[in-house]
Amino acid sequence: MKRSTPPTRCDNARHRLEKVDCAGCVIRDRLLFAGLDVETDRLLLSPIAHYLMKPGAMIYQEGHQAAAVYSIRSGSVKLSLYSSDNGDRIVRLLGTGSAIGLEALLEPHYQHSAVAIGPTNLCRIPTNTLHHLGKQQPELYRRLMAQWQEQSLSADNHHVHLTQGPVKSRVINLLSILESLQSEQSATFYLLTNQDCASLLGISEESVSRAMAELKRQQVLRKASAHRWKLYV
Amino acid sequence: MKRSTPPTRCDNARHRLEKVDCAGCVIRDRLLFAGLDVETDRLLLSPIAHYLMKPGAMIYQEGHQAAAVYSIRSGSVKLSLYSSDNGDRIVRLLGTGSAIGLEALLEPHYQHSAVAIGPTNLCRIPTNTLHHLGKQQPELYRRLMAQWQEQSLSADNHHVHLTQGPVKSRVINLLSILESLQSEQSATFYLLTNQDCASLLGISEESVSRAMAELKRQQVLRKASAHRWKLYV
DNA sequence: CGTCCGCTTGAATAGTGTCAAGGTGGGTGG
DNA sequence: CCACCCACCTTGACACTATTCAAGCGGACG
Repeated sequence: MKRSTPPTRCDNARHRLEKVDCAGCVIRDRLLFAGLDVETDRLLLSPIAHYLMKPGAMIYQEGHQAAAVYSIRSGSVKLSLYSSDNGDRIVRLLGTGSAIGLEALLEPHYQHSAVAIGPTNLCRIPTNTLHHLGKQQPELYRRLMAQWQEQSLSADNHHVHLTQGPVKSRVINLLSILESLQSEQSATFYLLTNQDCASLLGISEESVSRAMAELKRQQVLRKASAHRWKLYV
Repeated sequence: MKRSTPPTRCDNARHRLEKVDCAGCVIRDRLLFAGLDVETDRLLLSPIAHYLMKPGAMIYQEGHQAAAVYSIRSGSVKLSLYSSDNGDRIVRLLGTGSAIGLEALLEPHYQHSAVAIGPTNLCRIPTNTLHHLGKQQPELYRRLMAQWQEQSLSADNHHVHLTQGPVKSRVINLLSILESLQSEQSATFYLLTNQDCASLLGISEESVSRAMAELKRQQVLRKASAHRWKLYV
């Protein structure tokens, strides 16, 4: 079954900010350029754009031309893979500090679709810029490899905690992952749709709903504000 | 539950071959050094050892000092992650052409345990060698990144096909993955233990046994030789 | 104000997990 | 060389969990 509603188009939900100041970025030490000599590379960095994505906004789409890597300044993102039998299936969740779309450095097309979960703040870095920077500062390659490494490991950990055991514990594990990815505003977080949870956990949508319902009844999961939830261990 | 039998110790089951000739390697174009100027680097490459691992032999262990990357010349390898609640859980399967233990380039300890599934033929490449080579031939970095990229994607695909749907189809998907990883000798392959399959698929060992039994009854899975099996779609 | 999408809930059913009891084969030590 | 042992696999019966199908609800948005 295909997803009935396509995710919001990029253009509708992305908002470009005019002021970009990588050197002064608050979380620079967690991002791709951490520790690199950015000051001397203002010209190179100028093509970097800074976007605010609304929840549900698509960042890039599987199979489309890949000309940029994105670095998440805040918020969280889901990566999904299309398979003919199942439609889109979420394969990874990423948060602040992660770089997404790294395949743009190696291949012509994106291999996942990336969609913002909550409001998400990110930088778009054209691959050209990265290639140039890389020639001047090979340390960048190490950082890129570290990104892949870190993401593989977190994917493995998700696999371990989300794909085994009874539904209820999988759902709790998923919620704590969401909490940790978005841990900026007092541990509140945006939820995925039940459909998305089901796809991640490999279970049915109704089972997710039932598990969530029980967690709410037990007050383990409570609404913190309009779209934000909080977990009480 | 902890695995009761520790995997065979390295020393018992690994056999070092004396003759190493990377330049003449039959599958050089699928391995890490493909296309690199290896001829002029004989000195650098000399520390590369070549091993034959018996089925079940441990290649490296999670948490141990990481001083080398391994490149799989033939055979297949399982990577597992330890978690306190479950003991070892398999998170990835890799075959000919893949490089394992890449984390050695970035971190002091291995993050997985790696165990040979069938007889496995591999090269051990000290990280020093890679770092030196990398300085001279930055193309190597691209290859390394491509390895990570490729492995992430295959991990994602495994996740999609092994963690959803009824047990029987998951088992079949797992078998075809094993088949494709070891596709050298007329599409026959070594099986994982039921325990390992169960851990990969997130189901119980008995369910694996039952599914396998049915596949054998239906002649979808047949024994080809002592330890080798073959799949008849 | 109405429609649509996603969420919730129920009841019946099929699928899995669990527990328990044997079977099998390879490896070890007497 | 044989017998034992241990790990691994198999099978059955049963309880229980999760899926499925179906109906109704609620909020978001035009």
